[in-house]
Amino acid sequence: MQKLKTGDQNLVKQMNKSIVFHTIQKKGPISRAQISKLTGLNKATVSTMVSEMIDESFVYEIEATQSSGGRKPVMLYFNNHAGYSIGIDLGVNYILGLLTDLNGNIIEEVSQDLTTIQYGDVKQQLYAVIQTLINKAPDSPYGVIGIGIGVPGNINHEETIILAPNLKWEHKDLKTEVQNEFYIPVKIQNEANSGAIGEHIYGAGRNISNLIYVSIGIGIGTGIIIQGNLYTGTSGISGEMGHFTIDANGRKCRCGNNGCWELYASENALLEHAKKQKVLEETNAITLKQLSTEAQMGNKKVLQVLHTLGENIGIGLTNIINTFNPQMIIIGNRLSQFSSWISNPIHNVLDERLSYYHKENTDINFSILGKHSIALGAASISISHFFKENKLENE
Amino acid sequence: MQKLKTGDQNLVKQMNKSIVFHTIQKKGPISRAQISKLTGLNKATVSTMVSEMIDESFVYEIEATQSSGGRKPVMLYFNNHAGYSIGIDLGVNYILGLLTDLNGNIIEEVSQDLTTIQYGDVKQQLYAVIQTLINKAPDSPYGVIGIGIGVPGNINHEETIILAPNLKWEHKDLKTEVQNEFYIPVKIQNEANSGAIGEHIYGAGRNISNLIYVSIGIGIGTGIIIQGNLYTGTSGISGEMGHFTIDANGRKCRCGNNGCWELYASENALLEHAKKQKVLEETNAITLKQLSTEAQMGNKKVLQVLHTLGENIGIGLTNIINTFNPQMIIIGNRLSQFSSWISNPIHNVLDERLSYYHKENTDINFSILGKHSIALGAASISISHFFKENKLENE
DNA sequence: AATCTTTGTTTATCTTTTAAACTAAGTTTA
DNA sequence: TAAACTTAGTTTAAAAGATAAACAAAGATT
Repeated sequence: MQKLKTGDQNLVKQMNKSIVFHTIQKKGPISRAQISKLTGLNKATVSTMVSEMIDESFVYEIEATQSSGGRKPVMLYFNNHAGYSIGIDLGVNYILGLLTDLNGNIIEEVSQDLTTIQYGDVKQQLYAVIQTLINKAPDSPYGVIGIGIGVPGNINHEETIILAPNLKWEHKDLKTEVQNEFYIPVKIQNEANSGAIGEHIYGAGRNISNLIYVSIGIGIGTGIIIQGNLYTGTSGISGEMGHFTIDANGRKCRCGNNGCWELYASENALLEHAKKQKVLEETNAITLKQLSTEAQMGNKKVLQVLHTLGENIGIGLTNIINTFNPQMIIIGNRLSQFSSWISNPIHNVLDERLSYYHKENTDINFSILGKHSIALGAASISISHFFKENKLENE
Repeated sequence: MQKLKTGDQNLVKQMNKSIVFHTIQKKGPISRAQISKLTGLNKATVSTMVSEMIDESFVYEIEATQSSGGRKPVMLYFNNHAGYSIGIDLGVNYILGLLTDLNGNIIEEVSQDLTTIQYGDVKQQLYAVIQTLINKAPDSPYGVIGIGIGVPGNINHEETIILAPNLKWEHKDLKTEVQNEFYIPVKIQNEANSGAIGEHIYGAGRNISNLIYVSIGIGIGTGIIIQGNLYTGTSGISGEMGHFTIDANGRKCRCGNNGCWELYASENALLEHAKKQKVLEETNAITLKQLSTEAQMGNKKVLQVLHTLGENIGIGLTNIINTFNPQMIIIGNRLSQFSSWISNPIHNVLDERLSYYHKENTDINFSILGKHSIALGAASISISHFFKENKLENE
């Protein structure tokens, strides 16, 4: 039996304070009276919580300009400049860093190419990016409240990098190292999971409690949001859906399995297929950029290759929908730029393969945060951690 | 923003009472003092809760026979005979009904063949089974506290049967009908989900918070337990993993998809394959029972067919593990009887296809409740509902 | 000017948890 | 065998927090 958390007055207060806080954050500007009506909490309770949060700089008030037939309400605002968060998208050949306010608005953006994947070198570049962002953070009551990092690899529950195949890293405790460098709380999460959270909090999946984020880049990673929470599995490595078999007799994947989905529906798959089909004159080095340009110009062979890609993506999405019955699927990362050409084949495959109920009830969307989804997700993990520490959010 | 539940004294009390109750249920016989030490709740708090539960007949006390150097403790016992639950496994050609105590111990078992799938007729037989079980229930403070029914079909969140393909039922509100007949709370759940809960509460998956139950019968259904709770998806129809594609170019399934897992790894698949391979003299009507007998006698062809079945099951399990990173997978329903012949091929496939971390950390088990898992799961859903109503369990 | 409305605070009450004191009932020690 | 020690469980007083009701503040309406 797991040790269950007992209840006391403290817990009650934290729950209610968190409710009042989120109401102000999401519905503000709003008056104390409105919060009381909306949440069912007593006016006195709301007043107590609010004055605490004003003392803590999380909330400020501005008198309303007009009344509705009685005393003018005092409007409450979430102070999204009480502190700032840093979100890092650590890619295989780039680092993208964002400084955001507590609402996830981007204040500064720093981007660098990575010329090496050597751990020590990457770490130094990472430190430089973080230091730049810290220097740009405006003065605020809480300063830089955390650093979130999205990494393309498997992260366990202790936030150690177990394996990042494309970076060739194994067992790196980056969290502790960065923390010791800057003395700011660090959160590390898998790239697809970060993207999922980014889209869930700020993007296409706001207010959607069951969603699957499908990151289609060099490979395919997925982030699972269930009942509003990230699901990371027993040891932190769920969501390896890029490696489910869609062709039991297909060719060997580097993961050990055969006929993995990402062999048919990823950036690598697209480029290989394009090369094989000789879609361009010089077949030696095709890039995504070239394919995008050619597609826009109506290159038939390129369109055909993209069509096939879309169909293959659709096959995998069918599996995801049958498994999770999610409210929404969000396709992100680099291949989402081809949305206008792959959307139709995806939907055709789904129409053909899904049962009636699933067809009706699943939204297929493309990322709306684009290249920022991972870094924003990472930043938001840190913000959420900060709020929990300050008892404004529950576990 | 979803309306969040506010906290008050009532909530705190319910949380703590539930903790004390579960401690007695799982660790009993146990004294008040021990509960206090174990849970961290004050002795006075524990005493208050306990005397309430004694008044409510959920707990009784017996003085201990010996002390440990001081006043003798009074030992507290969960009164598993405070009421009884009914669990029904409504199959395609049978009804299995169980009467259990509040600990899931089977008190009575009733089993009937179904000769028709006509809704009205099945309902009458179901009523007869339930009435028999009600009549056999011993006298108790709460009587029969609920009826749980596991059905082979899609159930939505309102517990309406949306579609039960093998029974050819659509949109049946069986819950309300049974409730109006017996005036006892009724809970309806999908067959695989019931099985998952059964194994999670009473079977191979006790104390395992992330597990996938794979019901391999005529088709394949799955039940998903995540963070200790059943996950049923946005509209209640998650877990259709029998219909994920393992061969994109495979043959058409009745669900509309191509190359579904259950076309290769279910009872139907096994029987067809056996027929094709002519494993028996008379090829016309092979049964599971015959295959079992022949396998025991060492029939090479049968063993080969079972070997292939195991491999195909393994392919699907690889997908499940890559997706969920569960702590345990439990294989149940009729095909689990072949465990001794399919276990090795399953493990071989997993060893070959899974990455190192998943191999190390995922337990593959066969159902230990056997033919009772669905009915026991259904009974336990009702028990859990009853406890929630009585504030002994949290939502 | 009097009355009505709406907002927000103050006050007294209620519930529940907790620490500390206390009673109960045993064992160990001198 | 009596005194000291242990352990179990109850009683009591205090503290925290939510709430309803009364109240004060500040506007609109009649």
